Amino acid sequence: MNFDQLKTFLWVARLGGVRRAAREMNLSQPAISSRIAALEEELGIKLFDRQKNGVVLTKEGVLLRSHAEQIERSISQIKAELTPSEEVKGTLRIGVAETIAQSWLSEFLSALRKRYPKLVVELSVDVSIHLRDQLLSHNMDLAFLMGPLPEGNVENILFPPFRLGWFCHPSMSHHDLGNAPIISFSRLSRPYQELMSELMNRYHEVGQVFPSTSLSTNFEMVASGIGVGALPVQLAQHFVESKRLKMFDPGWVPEDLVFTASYLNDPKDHIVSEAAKLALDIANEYDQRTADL
Amino acid sequence: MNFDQLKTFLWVARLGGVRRAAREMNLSQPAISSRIAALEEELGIKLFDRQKNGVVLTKEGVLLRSHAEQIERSISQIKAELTPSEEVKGTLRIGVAETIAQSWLSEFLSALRKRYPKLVVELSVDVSIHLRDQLLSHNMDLAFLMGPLPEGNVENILFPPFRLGWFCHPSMSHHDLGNAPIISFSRLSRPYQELMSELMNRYHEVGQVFPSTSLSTNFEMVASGIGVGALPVQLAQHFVESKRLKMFDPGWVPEDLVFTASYLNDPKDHIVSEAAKLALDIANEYDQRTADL
DNA sequence: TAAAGTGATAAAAAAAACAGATCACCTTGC
DNA sequence: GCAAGGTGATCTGTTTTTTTTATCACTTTA
Repeated sequence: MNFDQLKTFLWVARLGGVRRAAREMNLSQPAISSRIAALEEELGIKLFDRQKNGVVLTKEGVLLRSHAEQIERSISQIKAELTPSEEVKGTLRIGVAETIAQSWLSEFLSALRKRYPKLVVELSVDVSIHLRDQLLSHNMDLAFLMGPLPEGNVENILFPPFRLGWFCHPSMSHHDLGNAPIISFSRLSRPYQELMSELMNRYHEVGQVFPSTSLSTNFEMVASGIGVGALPVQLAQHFVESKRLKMFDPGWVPEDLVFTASYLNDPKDHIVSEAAKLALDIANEYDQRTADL
Repeated sequence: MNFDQLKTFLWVARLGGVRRAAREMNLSQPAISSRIAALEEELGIKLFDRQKNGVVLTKEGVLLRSHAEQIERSISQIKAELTPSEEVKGTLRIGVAETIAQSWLSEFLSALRKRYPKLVVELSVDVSIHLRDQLLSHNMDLAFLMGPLPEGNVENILFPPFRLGWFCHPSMSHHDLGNAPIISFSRLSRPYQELMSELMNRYHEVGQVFPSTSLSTNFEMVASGIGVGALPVQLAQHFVESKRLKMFDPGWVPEDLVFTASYLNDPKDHIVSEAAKLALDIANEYDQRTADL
């Protein structure tokens, strides 16, 4: 019996299939089969019932699962306690929503690199819905997205919220504002949904709305006078300072944007939760610094 | 990190040396070195300080030791809970004192074989002092010897005691008894020591004493009229029945012989303590059956 | 009924682990 | 003082283990 076998056993149990575990662990399916077979051989019992559509734990398998998870926790704790952070190796796959990417992400990455110099970071910037999918399908270890995710096996750490404000080109008159198209977040995002329903409630019609998946494009479009938009005030700051945007108040702004650090809390490494905590520190710092905007 | 590495780490820590651990684990010294090196490499810390005369744990090593022992216990528990006893494989090295060998050993072995059919048993019969050495040097897993062993890391389970009685050839007269040589246990045994000191106390001299390491030889010598001897009454039973021995009472008999099942309680398998428990059952049964002799 | 899913299996290839020989160093015994 | 026996580290070739590739037999889904 070795740790690879137990880890494999746990993944097969969790995902309910040999091939699924193989994909998760980046191994071939026969490798997984063989590890499970060796484990069953050594213990002299069947751990899984093979069914047409995957496998399910036998009652002995259920018993083993709790022990194996205990051992997995022990090992994870050993690494957390004993490995000095400068020596932590491996890859951390982080997904980031664009608002985060444009606010404190770079600070976070350098803090992370400072603490874990040997850690390889795989970064992807995408809309929250895609980040969620990637996270739940185990293709991502940690995501900074509009949360929290309600799934039971997901740990959510709330960041300080981003306030939204309406912005337009500095030369726009009050009359212009009423007729201007609205530049918005992606159709997939929560603020877009909220915006649409609010407009329907208030005016029983919506004018032109241009959704875009790219936050920076939104800023550029608003700054070039194409339309108006509800954007995070912290990020608008330097546009306002350079007189490329001005803020206005139509009497209503969408809700604050709430972002979370979200990660699966089933197996995985201690490093993920540590990175999330670090991100919270950085985000709090950023929030303090920009609190008076 | 794998279990072999942790197990190796524990043995090196326990024995305080790479070569010692290699002997214990039946592996070459480079194999041990390489496992430790891999573990230190993975964790990014030194686990041992290499000294002129072996190795000692660093403070990180001490930390790892407790975790590793926890994991070792978990694995041992898994095997105990999950492996059906008919499937238990491996080798159990048992050492037995001769008195046990001639009383209930065969019953024990068949009961053991019935419960663990695939278990290989390595048996050696020797005097208790040698059994103790073998046990403490990890060359034996379980010993039935004159105990208990006072060492802190030894578990002792007491068997019902063997009563001793004086036996001689049936034709011997009272006068013969006084002058007859005394057939005794091995010089290395506790009863021999006791016998000698008692004789000195009572008669301020000792006659001829023939110690022998072989209990059955003792019986044969007494039965052939060479001398008299204090022997376990249970074992003398069928000699008495066949009129080859008779019991007599000189007014004093040595203390009961107390045997124990003794085993190291540091690492090793759950199977050892199970076998010891089984032996106790068998010994109790034997004691009941021979209680009225 | 074709396409994509499931796990098992055999043979070949890749990777890991191992033993043997040797080195440098230290302690012990004569 | 010096040989004998102890310590761990390291290099090299071999053995053993593990993994992949290519299948098969079967089931579910479209």
